[in-house]
Amino acid sequence: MAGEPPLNLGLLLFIPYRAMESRVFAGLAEAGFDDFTPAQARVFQRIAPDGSRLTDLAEQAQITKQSAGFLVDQLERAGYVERAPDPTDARARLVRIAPRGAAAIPVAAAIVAEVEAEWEAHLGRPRMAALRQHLGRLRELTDPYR
Amino acid sequence: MAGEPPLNLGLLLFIPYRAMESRVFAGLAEAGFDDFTPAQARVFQRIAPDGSRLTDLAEQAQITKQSAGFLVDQLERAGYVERAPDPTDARARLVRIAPRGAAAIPVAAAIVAEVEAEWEAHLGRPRMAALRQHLGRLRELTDPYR
DNA sequence: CCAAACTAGTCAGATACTCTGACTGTACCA
DNA sequence: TGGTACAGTCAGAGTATCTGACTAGTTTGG
Repeated sequence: MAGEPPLNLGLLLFIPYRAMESRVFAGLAEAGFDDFTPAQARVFQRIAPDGSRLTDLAEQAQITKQSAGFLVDQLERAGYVERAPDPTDARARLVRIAPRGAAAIPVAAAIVAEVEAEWEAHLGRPRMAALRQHLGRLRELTDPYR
Repeated sequence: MAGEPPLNLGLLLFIPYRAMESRVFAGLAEAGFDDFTPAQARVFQRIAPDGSRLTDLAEQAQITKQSAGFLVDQLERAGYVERAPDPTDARARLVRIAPRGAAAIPVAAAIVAEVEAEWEAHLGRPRMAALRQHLGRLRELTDPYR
């Protein structure tokens, strides 16, 4: 009668996150984008439209700049990103999305939309909207990068 | 005027998850539980009260049983878990929480409660309850293990 | 205008994590 | 009782991550 024990909220967040990531990763692989890893994708998805500095990517992904550099090297070799000098600072280089990376984005977006549609069908539209809204507000507390 | 772009729901889930994990990890380290890693903790928190089989832990954490064995070995060496034969199946052994692991649990729970209280103060009680409820329902779709 | 302090990124080396494949031993089933 | 399935381990390899030390460009305070 007590129903489910109130599962740790962290785990409650993690489970659907993991489900989403797995679906997107599998779908991209199926579409031919199978030459990158989840760790690389976690950096890739944080690249700003007009390019990001390595240090910023590292900060946002909460890894060291060395790790970020390692992952960006691989993304670069696979053709997903390219590096260009930052015109405003000769020390820095901008990591930008390369053609192969740009091609992957709509594929990923479509899978995200599909998963979100399934979730919305299960929860109902208003609850899904509430979920998204509350998570967005939580970001004010938990995301130092915006 | 357009406000924030609607951030990828996966990332929206990941950001608070990561925040929660970091807080708990840091708090445990401060309390003297500094001899384990996040990867070990992700396995540890899935151990059932009466013990779990290695294969089940691996499945729930979505890693191979070899990886799970590797992490449990370390948790065992650090005194967080112990292994006992499974009386119902001589092939299997039950991974159980050892005294040091049991001591860490209330500390972790207190930090989780603290973070949840902060989140609730920010969102308001009804929204926090809705968030928890919707995430719980999402689990029906995204968690094969319950 | 220049020396000190700071910042962007890389190099080198170590450790942690995860995987695939092959194997042992036990359980279950027809 | 023989075959198949399952629990777990062993061995080896690749991936991801870190700390510390370094180079080079930028900013700042006198």
